[in-house]
Amino acid sequence: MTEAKSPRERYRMQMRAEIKQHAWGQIAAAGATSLSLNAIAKQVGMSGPALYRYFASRDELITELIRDAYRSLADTVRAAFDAGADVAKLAYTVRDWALSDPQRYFLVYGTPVPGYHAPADTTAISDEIMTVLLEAHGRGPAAPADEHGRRRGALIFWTRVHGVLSLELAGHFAGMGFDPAVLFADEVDGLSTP
Amino acid sequence: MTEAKSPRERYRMQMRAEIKQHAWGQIAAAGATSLSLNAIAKQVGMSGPALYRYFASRDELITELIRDAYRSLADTVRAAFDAGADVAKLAYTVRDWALSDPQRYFLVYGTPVPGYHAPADTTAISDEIMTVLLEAHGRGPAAPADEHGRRRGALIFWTRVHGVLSLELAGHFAGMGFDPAVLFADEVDGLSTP
DNA sequence: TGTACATCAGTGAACGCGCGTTCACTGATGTAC
DNA sequence: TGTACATCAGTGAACGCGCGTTCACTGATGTAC
Repeated sequence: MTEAKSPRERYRMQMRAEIKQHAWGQIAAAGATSLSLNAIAKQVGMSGPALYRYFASRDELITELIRDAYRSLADTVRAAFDAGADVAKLAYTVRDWALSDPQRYFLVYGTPVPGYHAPADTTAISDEIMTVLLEAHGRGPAAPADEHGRRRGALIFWTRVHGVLSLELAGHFAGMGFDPAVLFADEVDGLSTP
Repeated sequence: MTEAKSPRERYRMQMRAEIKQHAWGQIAAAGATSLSLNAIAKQVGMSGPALYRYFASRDELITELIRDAYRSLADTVRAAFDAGADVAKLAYTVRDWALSDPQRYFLVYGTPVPGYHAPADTTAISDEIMTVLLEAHGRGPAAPADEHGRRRGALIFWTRVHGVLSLELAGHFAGMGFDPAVLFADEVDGLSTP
């Protein structure tokens, strides 16, 4: 139940969303490091300084994008699990999410910027994702009985999915003469019985 | 057998090496995207334009760093294999190489820059690495007899090692209360019998 | 061994650019009586 | 319903900065006779 918003506040949120949308467009086109406030302003149709009505700084905007990316993945994975997805199906869910916007995936799981530390709430969302993975590894016939086994399963799931996925998204399989989807399927098949 | 070099040429190569060394220092400190020619020049003790005696542009310098990184990894892996390393030992070799300079690892296997395409010779070095992995998967008691099986083994080796390694280097295991080295060992143990 | 010339490393000034961010201000929209 | 005031979105000018890169030039080092 969202509370009633004044027209001004509604407009404000709409504007923030539009700015973010163009930010994502720029990230998709040239990566997160070359994201420019002035360029976004031009796309939105405002002058540069006007953006400061909506975001305190470039860093705050990027941090919010990272938060949204985590949020989106967590919600996607949670929804799939709640709909009954097993471990393999979850892997494909993550893959679809990543393929739909590779640079968003890399914003979260890509090259870290030395010195940058994610705010506490994003690590909380990251924990949410881990929780779903843990629950998924406690379900089904081959599920380990002990907590330790489930935890190991969830971690291995995570690292294997990330490994094959990030290499694919980064183009490292290009020209090697096989379908990345098949390799992914191979790897996912081994997940239920590691 | 390296051919004789004139003093000038020797000095030139020495200077190029020194420039690269400072470039790596900057990359380690702040990532590859914030690498600045002028800043390097200052560290080397020259004016900015002087660098253009040694590298035609910033892009050429970065491309050469990428080439060197690939070269270094390929040589390291090849040396380990020639010294008799099995698949598990190769995994640890890659890990040591990555840990010794995480940003160098990410320069090669990290977030891709949209639109950037690696020159042909770096993909050739990448093939060298793959070749060593293939040979390693043709050796030992558990080695698959057929080419297809070896190829799959080598690919899975690559994606799994990269998966656990890149998440560790990016700090995604921080605060999760376990030793990344143990998780790596877990994953490596499963490699010989996938 | 000495001289004349070519090669090349490095400098300082300059260009043009885009960046993030601040500031004082205008004008429209909402609120209170 | 109308008026007085407060709130807030957006503008344009400006600041300071660092970037990659070019250019004409100086001075040292190497080469040829």
